[in-house]
Parts: sequence; structure tokens; C-alpha cells
Amino acid sequence: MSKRSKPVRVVEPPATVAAERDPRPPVEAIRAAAFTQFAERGYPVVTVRDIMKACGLTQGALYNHFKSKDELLHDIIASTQGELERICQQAVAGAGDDPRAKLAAFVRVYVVRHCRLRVEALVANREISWLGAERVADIRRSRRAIRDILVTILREGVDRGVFDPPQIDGRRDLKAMAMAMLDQCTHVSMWYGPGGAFSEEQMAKLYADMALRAVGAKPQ
Amino acid sequence: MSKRSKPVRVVEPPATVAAERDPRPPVEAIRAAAFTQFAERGYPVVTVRDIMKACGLTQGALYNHFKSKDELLHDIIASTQGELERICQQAVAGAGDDPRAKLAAFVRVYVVRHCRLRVEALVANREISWLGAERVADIRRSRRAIRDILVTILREGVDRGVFDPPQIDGRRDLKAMAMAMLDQCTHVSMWYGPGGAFSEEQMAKLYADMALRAVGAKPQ
DNA sequence: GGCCAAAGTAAATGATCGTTCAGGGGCTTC
DNA sequence: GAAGCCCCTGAACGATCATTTACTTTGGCC
Repeated sequence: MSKRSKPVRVVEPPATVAAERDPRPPVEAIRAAAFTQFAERGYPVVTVRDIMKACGLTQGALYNHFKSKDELLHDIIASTQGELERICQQAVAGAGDDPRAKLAAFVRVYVVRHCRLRVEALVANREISWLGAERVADIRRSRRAIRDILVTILREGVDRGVFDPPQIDGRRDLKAMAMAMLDQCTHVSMWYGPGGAFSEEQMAKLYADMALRAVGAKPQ
Repeated sequence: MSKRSKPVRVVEPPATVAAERDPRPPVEAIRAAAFTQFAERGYPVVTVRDIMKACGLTQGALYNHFKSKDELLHDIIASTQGELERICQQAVAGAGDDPRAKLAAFVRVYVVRHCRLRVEALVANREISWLGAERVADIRRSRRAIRDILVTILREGVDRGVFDPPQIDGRRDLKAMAMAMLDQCTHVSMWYGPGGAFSEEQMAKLYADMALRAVGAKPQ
């Protein structure tokens, strides 16, 4: 094998030949290029040269807009994650008082987003671990916040008697259940594509239905 | 920031100071070191020097046992994946004829393994994308095989009338449901730890219970 | 036309990486 | 004790990386 062959995380050759200058403002062009490059090939092997070439610039120009490659990654992940947290809160707040409606709304919004913004979700979930320790902290905080929204819904449902989640040896673990549901919904973004049998909205309904069944939601 | 600071994917500093010669045969020692290093820090940033230092050897010695870093990754992933496929088949085969028992046995074995062998599962699932195109193929085949086991169980259950999975707009998508369940069970390995409220076996029961509820299994 | 600041260029810097390879111990087997 | 073999060492080698730097270019405004 040739010396120092770089891992690529992509089936097709990188094909970074596109070098036409992106018409958008440079910061946006860089963000967009970084998203697709990181999603396709992974943060550590995407070079600053790759990203800048993809929007028709040269390496050095990156540093007119971002302090470092690390800051660029944090920028695009943080914006995605913040928006996710926001729409989840919004969905639950607008779903009325019934925990069943809250859970369904939460899962639907979450799944639709992860189907539709697959690239962004992929980067935010898979590449987060490359962030420096300081930068990763607030992303993790946001994730915990989303998980806690879900845990709260489950607890409400149990307290009001509309949910009857599995008991194992007489005990429940709502946090584990919340994590399980989030894992499930998050990773749609890893394999869902327009080729599937279901549309994004149908996927959302399916996942919401599975979630309601899993927690033993009583008929409304 | 200093020049070329490498991303690390770890909270603590790498702490690769341990350099005592591993008593096991070198191939096994290398495999073990590679597993933990890849799991903690990710394939692209773990250097051959890191792995070999962790078992008390120097860089060059790797190539007495593996053709390349890529082959080493494939070796450890393929063994993990092969073993997983084997125990899944075995669990289903030994669960009798009822699709409910088959599904429960499958999920239980799958979850227990992903809780117990967290490091191995993590590497096999997260680092697979760094494999060269040729080497990644048979891993993907094995994954598809496992998914198909699950799809087959679901179809059997529906055909015999013991499962009643969600219908969305009058249609089902068993493949999507299988993927959802696998995502859920696979990613326990990303967050489960001995600190949790449930033991490995309890987690397995919980997940099996959720799976049976999700597919609408009729009481046995 | 001249000025200025924002933004881009291209080369240089210092470092690290996977892999190779010539040399050399420490075995067993005669 | 010599030969053969397995395994390891440690210094290359060739390549690539993120970041810095000195320098142009560009476009709006007087």
C-alpha cells in the first residue's frame, strides 16, 4: 500500500473538484461546505484545504472568519443543537396538557427533523466528540436538557396514570427509557433516505406510535 | 492555540504512559490495546505509536503481526461482528417456534452483549466507517444479515397474528421498525455504565419488553 | 483618481503520521 | 557453538496537516 494513505469514510472518491466560488457570503458558504464534508468524510480527515476548496477559496481565508477548525466545528454543531432544543421545547409547550400528546409531539418533531436535516444531524451527533473539552460542554448540556424534557413527560404520564411503562423486577428506569427512545429517534438520520417506503411524516408517526406503545400509553 | 493540536475524543488527557510489556501473546495484546484506544479516542487520531506503546512495544513491531493499521481495525471489528451475528442466530434458533419468544431472545442477547462488551461494540459500530471500501463490505453484509433476522421474526409474527405493529396510513414498514429497534439496542453501548440503576440483565429485559410492546405482541 | 479596510493568496513553519528497513537480540535444533 | 528463525528496535522516508505570515486584490467612498 502507498505510504500514509488517508482514511476517507466515503464510498466514492472525495471528488472535491468543485471549486466554483460560492455566491453566498463567505461565512455561510464555509458553514455549508463544512457540513457536507464533515458528514461525508468525518472531521479529522477533512482538511481546511478541502473545505475552502469546496467553496472556491484557499486555506488561509478560513481564518478571516473562524479562529480555528475546531471553532468552525463547534459553530455548526452548536447552531444545529440549539435549534433542536428550541423546537423540542416548543413542540411540547404547544401540545396541551396530556402527557400522551406531549410525547407524541416531541417524537414527531424530533424524527421529522432528523429525517429532513440528515446531514446536520449526522455531524452534530457523530462529530461532536472531536470538539475540545471546553467546547463540548455546552453541547452536552443541551443534550441533557432534551433528555430531561423527555424524562419529565414520562414521569408526568406515570404520575397521572396514563402511562404504564415496563417494570423490571418491580422497578422502572425512566431515564434509561428516555435514552432508548432518543437513541432510536436520533439514528434515523444514519440510514433514512428518500428511497424508503415511508415519507418523513410517516416515519414520525411510526416512531411516535412505537414510543406511545413502549411507555404503555392508555387509549386517549 | 499551538500549531497542529490533534483532536482527542477523550476527557482525560490520553495518559498513554503505561508501557509495561503486555504478558499476552503480542497479537492479542495489540488487539486489546487497539480496542481501548480506538474506543476512547477514535481511529484516525490514534497513532500506531500509541497502540504499540500501550502494550510496551515500538511502532515497527505492529507490522510483524498486521499488514497495516487498516487491517488491524478490520481484524478487531470483523471478529466482534462475526461473534455478534453468531450469538444472534443461536439465540433465535434456540428460542422455540413462537415469534414472541424469538424476538425476546434476540433482543435480550443483543442488549446484554452491548452492555457487557461496550468497548468492542463501540469500536465496531463507530469506527467502521474508517475501513477501506473493500474491508467494509463484509462487515456491512453481517449487519444486514442481523437486520434480516429481525425482519423475518417480525414478518412471521404478523403472519401468525401474534404481532400487530403500527400501521401508518394503512401500511407497515417492518424494515424501518427493525432498524429502529436495532438502533435502540446498539446504542446502549454508548451510555450504559455500571453506575446505572439497572444491571445488564435488567436492561436486556427492559429492552425486550419495549420491543414486544412496540410490535404489539399479543399476551402469550 | 486616491484611500482604506476587509478578505484572499501562496508560501513557509513546525509538527506528526503510516510505513519501511537494516540491524540485532534471544530462542530452539542440530 | 553454529545455524536458522521469529520478533523487536529505532532511525529513516515521504507525505500531510493546521496555522501563521507577508503580500496582494477588491470594492466602496470621498
